[in-house]
Order: sequence, then structure tokens, then C-alpha cells
Amino acid sequence: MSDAAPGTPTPPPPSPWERERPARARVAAARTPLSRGRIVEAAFTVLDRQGLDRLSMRQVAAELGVTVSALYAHVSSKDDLLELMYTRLFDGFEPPAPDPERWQEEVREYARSGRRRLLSHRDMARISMAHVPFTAELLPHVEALLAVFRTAGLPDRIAAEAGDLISTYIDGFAVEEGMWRDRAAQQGGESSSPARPDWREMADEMRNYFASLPAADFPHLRALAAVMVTDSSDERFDIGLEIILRGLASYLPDPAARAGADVSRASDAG
Amino acid sequence: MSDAAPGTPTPPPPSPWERERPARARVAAARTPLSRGRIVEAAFTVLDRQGLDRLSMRQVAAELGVTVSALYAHVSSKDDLLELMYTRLFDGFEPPAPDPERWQEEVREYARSGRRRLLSHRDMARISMAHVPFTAELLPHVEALLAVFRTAGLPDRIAAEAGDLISTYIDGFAVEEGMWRDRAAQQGGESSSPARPDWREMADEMRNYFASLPAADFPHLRALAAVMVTDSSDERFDIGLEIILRGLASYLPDPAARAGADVSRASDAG
DNA sequence: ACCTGAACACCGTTCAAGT
DNA sequence: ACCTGAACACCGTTCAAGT
Repeated sequence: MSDAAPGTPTPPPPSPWERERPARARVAAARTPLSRGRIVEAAFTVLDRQGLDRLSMRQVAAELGVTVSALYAHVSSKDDLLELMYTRLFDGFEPPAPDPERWQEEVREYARSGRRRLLSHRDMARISMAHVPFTAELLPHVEALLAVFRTAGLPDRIAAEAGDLISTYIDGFAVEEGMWRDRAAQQGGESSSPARPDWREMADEMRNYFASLPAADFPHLRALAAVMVTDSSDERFDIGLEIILRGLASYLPDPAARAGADVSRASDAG
Repeated sequence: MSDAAPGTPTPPPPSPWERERPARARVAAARTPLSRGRIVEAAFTVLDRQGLDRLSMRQVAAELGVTVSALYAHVSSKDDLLELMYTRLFDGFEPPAPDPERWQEEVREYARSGRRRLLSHRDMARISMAHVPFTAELLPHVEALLAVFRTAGLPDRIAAEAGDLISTYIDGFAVEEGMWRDRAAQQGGESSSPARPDWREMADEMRNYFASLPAADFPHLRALAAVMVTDSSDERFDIGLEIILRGLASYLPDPAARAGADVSRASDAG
């Protein structure tokens, strides 16, 4: 690094491992004027690097090579910035087109893509959980989800609650995933990056913990250890989703319309 | 305030409205030795007064009439303190006794009392959401809940997910309730205390907002406005809970065992 | 018009020193 | 044994001043 020939000071290459410092950003983008968009962008960078608890206005400013106070000309507060990040999460989201024949599949796609979006940035689920999609930009998304439930034939009271229930499930599940991710990353130390923690090691440890419990006091936890903690949580997400979908389907007034409910899987789920 | 007769400086009476300052606590309890229990107690007082975002070690210390650094002899960090608060939430919790005949009613009671506990302290749901009940003290509660699902006859994979799903629902619902509570309190200003915000005013405003949306773009939101935002959220909580319970019931291998599921309500829910 | 510098009122945590 | 005081390295936000 420091043994370059004098006169030709080769700057260290910006490697992805050198993540703890805002490096060349402050010179490269120094003359580009600030904007809400660039601030949000920088905030996501800091978020992924530091996590929500260490996402500060000062860190964002540093990332942009700018003073903290400069941010306040474009963003009214940290809360404002967080709301912008929340809103950006829905960018490019294509609302489902309501189709009574396949409403369950549409909800599945909505939920899975929602989870994917939340997982694409560190602690994003915690930010999502702290906000409500009732702003002018986000209301169309709520409308689209309600349209799916309502045109499927669900009673109004159920349709109204279903939107909340699904959203809460997605956020809550992703928040929990984030917690395990953090735990695995801080435990794995240097061997695993925060983006790709070693699940397997942590999952093994968890299963061992459950298996070590006294059999007399924890028969059910011991019996369920293997299915409770899995290497991938995709399957677990789908199971919870399916439970909700079946519950919703049970409210369809016309029993024939419940055909979409995959009740046949009931027996092979154990 | 400043026109008291000279020589008789009457101190202002400690009124319950003057909540922003830790008043006589610092003299009354000054000589009682510190303990984890007393620190947690003080933390709850600060939490209810200031909310989680302004709950600080310094505020807790002030509440106890003690220096910040004194706390660190009994509590290893702020996270440690938050975990103690989370654990205390389960104090006096009586686990449900598994009974296949009435497992749904047991889950309802569990969920309702869980919500009540979360609502008994400001922002408690946010604290709960950030923790996982896998400590030695809390594991018996998890075991009890799993016992209910498993002895009811649910397949293992479903039972394992059901615990998570119900807990996430309770926490998520209560987090959202807290958000509306905060919003109502800060909007109501002086007229309503943070403990008893005026729901009605806020609910009216919300319904008006939905009603004012263009009918062409938001037909479903307009149609559901009345059922989406209600004066009390008790009913909404029960509906979401019922959706989950019905979904779970659909996995019971023996159809006769599903008798507990109150499917008859399907038609009058709209 | 856009940003800087300095300031204000806070944070969590540590540690030598007092009693 | 238990607590204090001072310090360190941070926060969000404001505002006069510079260019």
C-alpha cells in the first residue's frame, strides 16, 4: 500500500471490504449539488454499513463529504429522512391486478416481494414497522391490496383487517430475521460479513440449545427444535403466510370460491 | 409565579401535570440502596413519561436521584436494562393449560392478555418486538404456547410457526396502536394527556381523509374507511386473531376436531 | 442559493477518586 | 461496597456567517 514508487502515488483501490470509512465519496461528489435523492442514497449506504442504531445525520453528511447542517436545507429532520427511505422502499412496486380466480397467489407474490424488499437493506423492516403507508404516494399501494381482498369476495370487515394483518406479518417476520442476522454477524465476527452471516453455525447452535433443555420441562420445544430453527427462513415465511391465507379463505361466503385454498396440503405439512 | 410575598416563598405544589421533571424522587429515595429492581422500576416511570426515544440512562438516574455512572454497577448497559424491562413484562403471567377441547379460547386469552400487558406501558410493544423470548426465564412461556398448539393436534411444522405468528401479531398490532396513540397525543396537544388521547377526534379525521379521496382512484379505501378506522381497536384485534385461528384450525387432521372453529360467523362478518 | 463553523443541549460508557 | 465527577466520543438541530 505505501510502497508505491515516489512521484506516482497510486491511491488504494476502493475495495468493498474497506467499508467502515466514507472514503472517496467526499472528493468525487464534492461539486455535485446536494439533493433529497442523493441524501437518501447516502443514508442507505450508511444504513447497510452501520445499521439503524448507528445511522446518524452526521454519518450521512460524512458519506456525502458535506457538513451536517448542509443536510437541513433539503431535509427537515432525521424523521423526515427516514420517511423518505420508507417511501423509496415502494419504488417500482407494481400493484397486483385484482383477479378473484387467483387472489391467493397474488397475495403470496405481494408478500414475498415485500419481504424481499425489506431484506434488501439492513434494518429496513424496523424502519417500515415504524411507519404507516397512509401518505399520498403510498395510498395507491394500500388501495391495490384492499382491491385484491375485496374483489375476491371477502367481507368488508375481514378485507379491512387483512391488509393490516399481512403487512404486519411481513414487517414482523423481517424484523425478526434482521435480529438473527445481526446476532449471527456479531457472533461470527470476522469470518462472516454482516451481509452474509453464517446461518448454519447459528442454527446448529440454536438447535443444540433446545436439544439440551431438560426433557421433562420442555418436551414440545425439544420436539419442535428441528422445524423451529431452519437454515433458510423462506419456507417458514411461506407457512405463516399460508396459515393467514387459509384463515382468510374461510370467510369467503361462497364455498365454491374457496377452491383456491390449497387445503390438500393439510396432511403432508407435519 | 413570581409575585409571592417576600419571606414566604411558597414552592409550587407537585401537580401530576408537571410530568417533565423528576421531582421529589431524588430526596425521598436518596438513601435506599440501588438495585436492579429499583432501576427497572424507574426506567418504566421514565418510559411512560417520555417514551422509548427519550428513555436515557441519564433520565433514569435522575429519576432515582443518582449519578448516571452509579447505574453501571447494577446494570451492564442500556440494552441490558431494556432486556430486564422486557422480561418483567412476563411477570405473573400464568401459562395456559393445554386442553384440546378449547385450544382456540386459550389462544384468544393468551393473545388478549399479551396485548393488554403491552399496552400497559408506553412503547412497550417496540421493546418487545426487539427481543426474543429464548432466555432461561422466558422459555417456559414459549413451551406453554407450543403445548397448546401441539396437543390440539396441529402438525409440528404448523405448531412451530403458530407460536411465532401469534407473537408477531400481538407485538405488531400493539406497535401500531402505540403509533396512533402518540400521534393523537401530540396532535391533541394540551387537551389530551398522552395516556388518554382523544381517539374519537383522530378517528374522525382519518375517516374524513379517506372519504375525501377521489372516488375513481380509491373505491375500496373509501368503502372500507368506516371499518378500517374504528374508535376502539379491541374489535379489530379480535378479527385479526380470528383469521389466524381459522387458518390454524384448517390444519387439524381430524375434521371433527375443527368443531372449535367458529366458522358460523363467516356470514355475519360483513 | 447553497454551504460552513460553531454552538446548544443532549447521548452511552468508562474510570479514577472519594466515603 | 457503593457512589461521584469528570471525561470521551458521540448525538439532532439551529443559526449567523461566508461565498
